[in-house]
Amino acid sequence: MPTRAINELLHSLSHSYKSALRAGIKDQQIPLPITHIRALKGIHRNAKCTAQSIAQRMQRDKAQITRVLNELLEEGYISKIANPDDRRSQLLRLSDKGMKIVTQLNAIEHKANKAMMANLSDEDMRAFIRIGNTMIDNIGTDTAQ
Amino acid sequence: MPTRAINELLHSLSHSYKSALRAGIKDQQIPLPITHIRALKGIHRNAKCTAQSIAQRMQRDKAQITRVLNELLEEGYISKIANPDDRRSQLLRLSDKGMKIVTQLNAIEHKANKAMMANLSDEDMRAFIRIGNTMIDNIGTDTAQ
DNA sequence: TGCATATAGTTGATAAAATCAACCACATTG
DNA sequence: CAATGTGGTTGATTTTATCAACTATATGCA
Repeated sequence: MPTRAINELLHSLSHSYKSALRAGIKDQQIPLPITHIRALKGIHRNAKCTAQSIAQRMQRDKAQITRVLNELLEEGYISKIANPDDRRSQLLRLSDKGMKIVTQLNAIEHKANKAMMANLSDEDMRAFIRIGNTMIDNIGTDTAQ
Repeated sequence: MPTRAINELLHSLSHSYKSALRAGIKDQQIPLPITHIRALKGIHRNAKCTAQSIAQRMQRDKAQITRVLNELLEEGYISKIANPDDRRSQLLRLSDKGMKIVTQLNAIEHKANKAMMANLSDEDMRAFIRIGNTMIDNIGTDTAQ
């Protein structure tokens, strides 16, 4: 069982994938750094998304997230609305402009995913996802932020 | 076929793995940042390793690599020796101190790998590696270390 | 109720990592 | 030899992330 290969694999895999996305993002002319993009995606996914939940999901310092969100806000990609359930926090929403980016991103991802999955069966893909998730759980000991 | 999950999976996976390594590195008291460590590993792997080749392999700016190497040099982890084939460049070598770190790193990786693979069958592992490698080939854009 | 403690978010200071442009020394080509 | 390319270094700067301190609100409990 090639235990040595696993780390190489993970590193190459995530690196290659990121490169592919970056390339797509570049030639789609999306003028945002990766962290911002991930934040947009996070906001899109979660209807009830707050700065805190983004920070957790991205496992980044919340101060950093505040700054990222403020930049997104200034440039009109998102808006903050009062959270009816908790007056300390605000819910994050995509603007049309933000939504447009997310749509583009989905297309880029979809394309990268498809490329990556070329000549792999559904069965293989499912296996890969299952095994990968198991691995994540195994390491599990998350140092939440 | 859950094409949506794949990107998240890759991201989480590499993030978790990195966290685990970082944790190992921390409690082994290895006093070096990740980039330096990756450079050491690169030097170890390549007998004929130069600053340039490290920069390419790690896809980082060569100025940054120069700085990393100089720090490693100052602290005695590596040495630079004249390159007989090209007097502009120098070959990089691990010192005993550097070699010791690499040995420790291998142990940490090995441990992280084992943790990650707990309760996965050999068959699953092999499948994962096979599928992952296929994916890398599919994207193909480059090789990372 | 009111106090203690926790949580969401922000800000300022700072560190760490990366990039760019300019440069030197040597290499390669013709 | 000149012209141009490449490996490496340096200084200035930008980007990204972290920590600590703080405000405002929330929550749990005596």
